[in-house]
Amino acid sequence: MTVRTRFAPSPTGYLHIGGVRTALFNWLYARKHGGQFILRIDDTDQGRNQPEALQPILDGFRWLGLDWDEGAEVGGPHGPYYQSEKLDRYQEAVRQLLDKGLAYWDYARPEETKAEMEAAEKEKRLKIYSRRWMAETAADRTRFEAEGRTGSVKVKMPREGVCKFYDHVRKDVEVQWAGEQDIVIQRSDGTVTYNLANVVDDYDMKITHVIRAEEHLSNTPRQIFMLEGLGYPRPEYAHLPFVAEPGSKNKLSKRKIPQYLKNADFKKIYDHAKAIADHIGVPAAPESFNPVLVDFYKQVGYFPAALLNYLVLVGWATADNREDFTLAEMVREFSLERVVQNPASLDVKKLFAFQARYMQALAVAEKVEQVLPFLVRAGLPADRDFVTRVVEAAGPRMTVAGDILEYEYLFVPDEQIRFDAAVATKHLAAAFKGAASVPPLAEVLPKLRAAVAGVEPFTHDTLKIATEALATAEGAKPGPLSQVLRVAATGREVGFSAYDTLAVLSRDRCLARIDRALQQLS
RNA sequence: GGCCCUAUCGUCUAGUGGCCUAGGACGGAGCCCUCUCAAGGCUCAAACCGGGGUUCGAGUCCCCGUAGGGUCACCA
Repeated sequence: MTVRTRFAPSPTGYLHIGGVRTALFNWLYARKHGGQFILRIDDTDQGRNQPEALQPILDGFRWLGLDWDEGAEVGGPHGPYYQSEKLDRYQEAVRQLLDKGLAYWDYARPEETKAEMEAAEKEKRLKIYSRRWMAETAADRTRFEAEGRTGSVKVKMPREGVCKFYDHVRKDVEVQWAGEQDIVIQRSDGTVTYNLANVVDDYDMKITHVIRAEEHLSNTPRQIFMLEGLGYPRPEYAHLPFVAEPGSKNKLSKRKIPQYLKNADFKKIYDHAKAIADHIGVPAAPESFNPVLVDFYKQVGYFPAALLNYLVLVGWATADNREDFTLAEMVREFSLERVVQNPASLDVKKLFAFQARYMQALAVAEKVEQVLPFLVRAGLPADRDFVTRVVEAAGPRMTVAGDILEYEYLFVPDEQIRFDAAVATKHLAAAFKGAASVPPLAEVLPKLRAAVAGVEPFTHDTLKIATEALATAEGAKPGPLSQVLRVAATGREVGFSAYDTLAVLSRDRCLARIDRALQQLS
């Protein structure tokens, strides 16, 4: 029997990073066993779902390279893959359950159910429905309806015995049937609820392995009850520990996003990305642009491989505790048996470290390809040769592709560079530290210009030699002196080597920029 | 509150009774390198939740606490 796994997102508009972790494990398991991965859309709750809310989720999966064999947009032999299109099918299943006496029409009003539950709560009893408004016969139904009540269908859970099942992560699980509530499977408006639809879909789509987050562990007995009632085979289960909030064990939630931003590490990663987003005009509202959402990483130039590599280690590890995996290696190594049992909190700094490794592993030409679109989006000239020189000089300084925008000052027209004489003077003072006196900037900068102007070729090494020669002649330190050059040519005091900076800029642009600084001094 | 789950450095984890003086990674600290910023090299700090058992021996098995979490919807 071929392995078939699935991931079933609700179209909420955002692809949640915890969901991706779950999807990844499903995908990995299917790929490892030569099976199929299905992407089904859980849109039973019509009110909450909007069609355009699906696209970002699909885009996210495509970006990550988690392809699906059947499901949304690609179709397949076991469709439809949208729950909203299967109402008749679900209602048929509800009828079957009703016919077998495993479900019943219930006429409790919401406030009556609520009152029962509250009473149970107060008396510290099990919260189990009394079945007081259960209609056992057609006559009961007519009578309740005459009272103006509308019926829903509830599943009639056993009130004794135990439900046993094996879980690849939890191992043997046993729960008392008596603790299981009669849940609604068909609402009074005729639509069905998640648990029913889920069971029917898993059967229709021939899902063999249900791999999902641990919060669904408690749904499992009632689903088993339904599927057995319907005569479906039982799939295998694996309940993954959930992905927790940064620095806590609470389940990660999109709603608490503003709160997560108070976490220092989270904030740091957010701020770094936001600077890039601002450059390229991506709206950076915390509700839509946030480290718990996949799109956040996509927007600023993280790599899918890095994200996936980080994610596979959230709740899973090999015996040798190895960390670097390509997707193919993950497929080879993955096993449900090595999924850990305890929740893991999201560590975005560690993710960042993975991204740094992946970026550093790229050849210059590959980095250039990654980086080009960001320059274009920022409205900067994206000349491949020039970008190559910048990327080469930047060395290991870039982590995400959007980091190229750190070097915006190399791409903008010379007139846009704002020279800061005070900062230049600071470095000048450092250059002459220990000397009898510090000559004025207006005197040193022309000398620096002259030293650098005729250098041939105009490269890191020759520029360095020229600067050092001048430093020796003037009794100054060459290092800080090069900083003066940097400030004059870029308006900034940080970046890769000052000599490389000048060389990348080329002679003409350097001299033009220094001349502008000189003008400002006089 | 009932039911269920979990418990090793700040974080992710390795560990399946002796190889543990508890290992790795991220993060942190220090030093080196150095024109700034990174990167790199070296070094350091940092954990078995508590209590009882079982055993010659327990991070590892059992029990009880404690803590955290999940779930108890006409959400998914």
